Amino acid sequence: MTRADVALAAGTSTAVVSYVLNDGPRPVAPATRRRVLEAVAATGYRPDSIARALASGATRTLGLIVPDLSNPFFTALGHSLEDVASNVGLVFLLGDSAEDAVRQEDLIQSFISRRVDGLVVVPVDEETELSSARDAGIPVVLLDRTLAEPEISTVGIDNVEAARVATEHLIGHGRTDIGLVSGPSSLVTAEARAQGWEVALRSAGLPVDPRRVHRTGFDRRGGYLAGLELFSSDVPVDAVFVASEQQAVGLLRAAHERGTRVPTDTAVVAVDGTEASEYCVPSLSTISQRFDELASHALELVRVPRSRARSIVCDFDLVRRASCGCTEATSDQGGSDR
Amino acid sequence: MTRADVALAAGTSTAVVSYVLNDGPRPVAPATRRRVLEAVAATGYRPDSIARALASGATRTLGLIVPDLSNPFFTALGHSLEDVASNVGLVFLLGDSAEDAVRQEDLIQSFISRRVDGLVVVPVDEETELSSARDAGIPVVLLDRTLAEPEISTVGIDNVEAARVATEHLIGHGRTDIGLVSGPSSLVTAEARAQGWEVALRSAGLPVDPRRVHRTGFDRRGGYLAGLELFSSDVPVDAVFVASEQQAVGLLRAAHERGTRVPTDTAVVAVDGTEASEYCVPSLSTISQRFDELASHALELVRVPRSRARSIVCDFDLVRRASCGCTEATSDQGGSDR
DNA sequence: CTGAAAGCGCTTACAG
DNA sequence: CTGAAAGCGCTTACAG
Repeated sequence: MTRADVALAAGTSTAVVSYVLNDGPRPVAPATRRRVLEAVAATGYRPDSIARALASGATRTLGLIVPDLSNPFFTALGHSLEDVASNVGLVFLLGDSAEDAVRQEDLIQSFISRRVDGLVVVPVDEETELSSARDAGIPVVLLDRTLAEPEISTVGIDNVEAARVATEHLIGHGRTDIGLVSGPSSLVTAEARAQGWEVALRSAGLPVDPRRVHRTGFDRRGGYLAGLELFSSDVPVDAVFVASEQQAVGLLRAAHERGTRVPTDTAVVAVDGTEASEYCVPSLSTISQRFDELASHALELVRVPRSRARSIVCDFDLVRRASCGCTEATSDQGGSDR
Repeated sequence: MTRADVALAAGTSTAVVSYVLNDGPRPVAPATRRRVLEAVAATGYRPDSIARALASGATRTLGLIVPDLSNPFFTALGHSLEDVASNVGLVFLLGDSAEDAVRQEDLIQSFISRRVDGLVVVPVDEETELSSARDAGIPVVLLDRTLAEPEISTVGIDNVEAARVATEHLIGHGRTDIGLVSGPSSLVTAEARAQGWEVALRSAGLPVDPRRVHRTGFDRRGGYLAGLELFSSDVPVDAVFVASEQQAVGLLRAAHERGTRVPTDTAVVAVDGTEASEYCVPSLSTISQRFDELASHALELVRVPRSRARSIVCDFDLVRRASCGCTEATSDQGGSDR
């Protein structure tokens, strides 16, 4: 079943079949169009997008590379991206770099050779090499994490500000000995969130004590280990700003094991806003990112390539739940003030 | 930069370039091979897989369709699948059907027209129509959930047995009033797990009380709502078998809100084995699925199409943690007995 | 408004 | 062991 069969059945040429199927680039007489449409229906013809891609140069396929598919934050991003993309007939090739730069490079090469129309990547580190994509003329947009190099379009939140707001909220609860759990310093996101925490403390005249700072992996285990240390340390900690939700989940577990009550003993605010935060025990107060907005902007940047790189900064929302002390832990229905 | 350029630089024909790049189907003299390899390196040539796909008929691309990308269970599956696939140079096109049959059908059509070499799908329901893929000659394998129709290859665990083992474990802890939280009856997985729960109760001579049965959505909210009802009901419940980990997370939260202590008042065992179970409060005892095994088998079935449909049943492991009473809630290090 | 034909970048019988 | 050439199923100037 190819385009030739349809043309034959419609008594026309393959060119005309293309014109009606693609709505252009040439006009087609209404009667002819109808015959073609009927022939398509009658033959059950399906266009071959591989052939189409070879001839037209566009695959209508994008590449998505995330550092870890088992991290709900990246998954939430993927969920939204897939949703927006499907609305415009675009599909994502999926890549999980496993936080490994080599693996990431392989994926990029693989996607380039598969001729993706664009690349959305959450890079594993600041050193990520994207020049091969640029050379191939493939638009790239960075999500969540950025690179040292400013030549690439970027979508994300203002991480310094997000961390500042979160920390300030803890200060508003009367907390003074506020710890920090953030990610590896190779990630600008982790750096910026650490910075925001510091800014908030300093402008409130509160101590910035390195003994309350823990930089670990951006995952549950990292947060868990940090929590164990934090909650068995001599240095008092009556609140913690945690730079990611996965880490917060681990930290909450450590608190439970150590007998530290959240928020009574130690209040917690995190960043991300995945569904997990709503069902934590206690429910997690968090800086909620607007996944759909991030996804829409990323898709827009990758679809209409600009001459110059653009950076889009999305808003975020502080969602007050139990872990900071805003709602009763046991009566909290998991709702938010969004 | 095309194959012709490389051929020119190597002083040979495009056919020979293909032969060396593909290691066949014709032999190439060592000296010629070297010249070609050098030319490839010198020109920085990258094969165009779209052209390759059109000529060869194989895209080296698979389609993956899951009902919900924000469900960590499907994500864990995706993670493993992507990993195994990448080892053999295969890539996945990603589809999130959002538990919607129409959306799922669109994805299938889209993937077929993109000429995927195979389809791995976690179907939204038993009625899922896969005939178009079969007509197109595309191998399909069902993961986790199965269909009424047995004509399609399947990979999963023995859900009746998994539920039976989990429930029996609760019985072993001396529990007698054991409730059930399972998924929608349109899913055979949910049905089978409900059945296993019943089998265990009956063979222990324990009551199968419909008032302790809750069938809800396979997500956190479903489990949460079921938990609220379960824990405020007049019917005593000293244990619950929960058919999915997402539901268990919601149920744990409901228990927390209702002041029900887990496992003291009510013991809990779930099914799935995602990383989330390890960091729950209390940590969740669960039937852990072997994601890598499931993924390997699925990939194998989809890569080497059989004449007849095959069903592969993978083993599972009962991971004993705090929620069933096996380990102390506060001293549990999140380990397992795997 | 329509059609014959070149071309997209590969693969692979076929002939040598 | 090597090469000229047909073909994969589309798109799209170009000519009419």
